[in-house]
Amino acid sequence: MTKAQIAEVLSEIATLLELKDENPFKIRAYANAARSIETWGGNLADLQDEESLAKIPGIGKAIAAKIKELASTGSLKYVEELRAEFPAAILELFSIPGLGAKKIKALYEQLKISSIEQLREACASGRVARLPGFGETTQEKLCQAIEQRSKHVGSFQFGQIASEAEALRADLAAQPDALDVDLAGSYRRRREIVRDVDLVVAAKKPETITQFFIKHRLVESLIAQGSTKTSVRLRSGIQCDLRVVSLAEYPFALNYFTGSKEHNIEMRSRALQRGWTLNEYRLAPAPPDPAARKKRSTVKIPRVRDEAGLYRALDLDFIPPELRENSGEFDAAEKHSLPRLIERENLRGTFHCHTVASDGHNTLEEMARAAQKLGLEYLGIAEHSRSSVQAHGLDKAKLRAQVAAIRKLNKTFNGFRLFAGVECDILRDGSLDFEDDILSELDFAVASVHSVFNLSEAEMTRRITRALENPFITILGHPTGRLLLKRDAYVVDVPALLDAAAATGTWIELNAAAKRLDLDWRWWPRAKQKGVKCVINPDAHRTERLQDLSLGVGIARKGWLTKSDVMNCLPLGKIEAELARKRRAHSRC
DNA sequence: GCCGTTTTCGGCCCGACTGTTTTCAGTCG
Repeated sequence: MTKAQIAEVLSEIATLLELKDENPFKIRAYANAARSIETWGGNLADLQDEESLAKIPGIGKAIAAKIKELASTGSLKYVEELRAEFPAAILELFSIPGLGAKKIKALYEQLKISSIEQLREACASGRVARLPGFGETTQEKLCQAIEQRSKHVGSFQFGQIASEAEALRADLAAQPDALDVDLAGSYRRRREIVRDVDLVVAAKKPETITQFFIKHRLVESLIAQGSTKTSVRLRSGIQCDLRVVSLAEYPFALNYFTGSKEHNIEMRSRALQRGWTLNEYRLAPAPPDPAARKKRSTVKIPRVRDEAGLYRALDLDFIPPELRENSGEFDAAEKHSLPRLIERENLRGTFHCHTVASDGHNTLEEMARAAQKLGLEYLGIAEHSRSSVQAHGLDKAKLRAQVAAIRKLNKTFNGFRLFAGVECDILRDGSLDFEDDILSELDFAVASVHSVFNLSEAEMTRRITRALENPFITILGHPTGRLLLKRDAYVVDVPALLDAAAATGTWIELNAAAKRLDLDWRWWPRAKQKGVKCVINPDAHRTERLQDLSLGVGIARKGWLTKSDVMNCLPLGKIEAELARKRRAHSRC
């Protein structure tokens, strides 16, 4: 049993105790212990020794004994007994926004509701509104929440399924019969939300590839199987389509299945202009059009060996998949003015990461080590500020202590640097959670909205622009606050934010966390036009999540950004100068 | 259930918001 699994059991105990209306402090003790175990640096063997266990903060005698039982036997009598008191599906009700333990308990005890489906039925029949403490509005909101949920069934965040998709690609590529393999579809275009995974394989013997595919460990069930197309459901729940074609057909199939649909329509129309038809297998001479007055001028069909060759045939530069949304890429490709898009290797460092000091799971040292391992030259630490109590926001004293720790640690590095910052809450009125005196002691500051999301557009815009006027704010964090498939962005005038960022020299974050990818790629061409600089930050709460930088790079590419548009492509020496310059330039205002 | 102590009990994070109430409970971040 891993540390994470043990932590999960402790969290489940906390939830079940909540349902039992237990002492809130006891509940919190289990929740704290779960977090404590997860962030604890020791190894699993020590978890079987109660004495060393109790030395971990947040873990006393009682919980130590339970962890020991879990670690040594793999199960825990206490949690089994708690689980037996409720139907298993009841825990899924916690995923409905607006429902907490108290309401779930009332629904269960008074209406015998213990699943989302039962809740939907009870709302539809009006029984929920008649319950004490509930009402028509609550019932209506629950209905909407359930509907919203079902609307998203079948949609996935890119980051949720990326490792599964890449594993499949790699395993197929390793097959001796596979001549070429790639992921296509919205995944290849790096859309933030994908509904399926498309794989295109070139092979001489399609049946061996198909057989390997349907027996793959990540495949949960078979949906359909034919000679060139096979559909399965993967373990994550997403549908995955495999298409096997010949080597000659491969570039056409890859292009066709990458899309977008709008991009494909333009491709086919360009082919028609040249007297050809384009489909997923080939370019062919267009059949004569009886309606056309004069015969189309036909040009000899060039030989196409790869995707770049297909674009060349249509007098276009190669269009990177991320740009294939028919939003200006054809014009640029024709005029040879497509940008040279940013690549992951261009990133030299990053900002906005958390450690155990607030709600992160790793120490400063661990985060620094992980960043160096990824080849980064610098890492900015930005813990939550005091108002974000739920995220263990730091007060002034704790922040100053962390700054001191960072300065000390920096002396031990060679060619690497930690930057001391903060993720400072933007309060309701646009004032900041920290005064200038402490902000001025830091290397940088991220300003973010974490509360009061329902202001009017004008109020929210004013609130954020006011924060950007502070010269010590370097970066606007996750500018629209959206959580993909979960929470919409708050209403805010993004162009006005871009103007404010341009005027104050504030960098706009492209938050690379899988659930955010905020600011959205659709805004970046406009930001670039206004001269606003981007900074790609993982908002990592644990070392592994530094990897999310590549998700951010995908979105930056989709937003037509180059390495000169992204501040953290600057090497250490230059970024230090830029951080200092931002403050100097605007302190004079 | 944990922790610290003026040490074996008493305190433990809190403000905003919403909807259901008619002064507050529940949820969220």
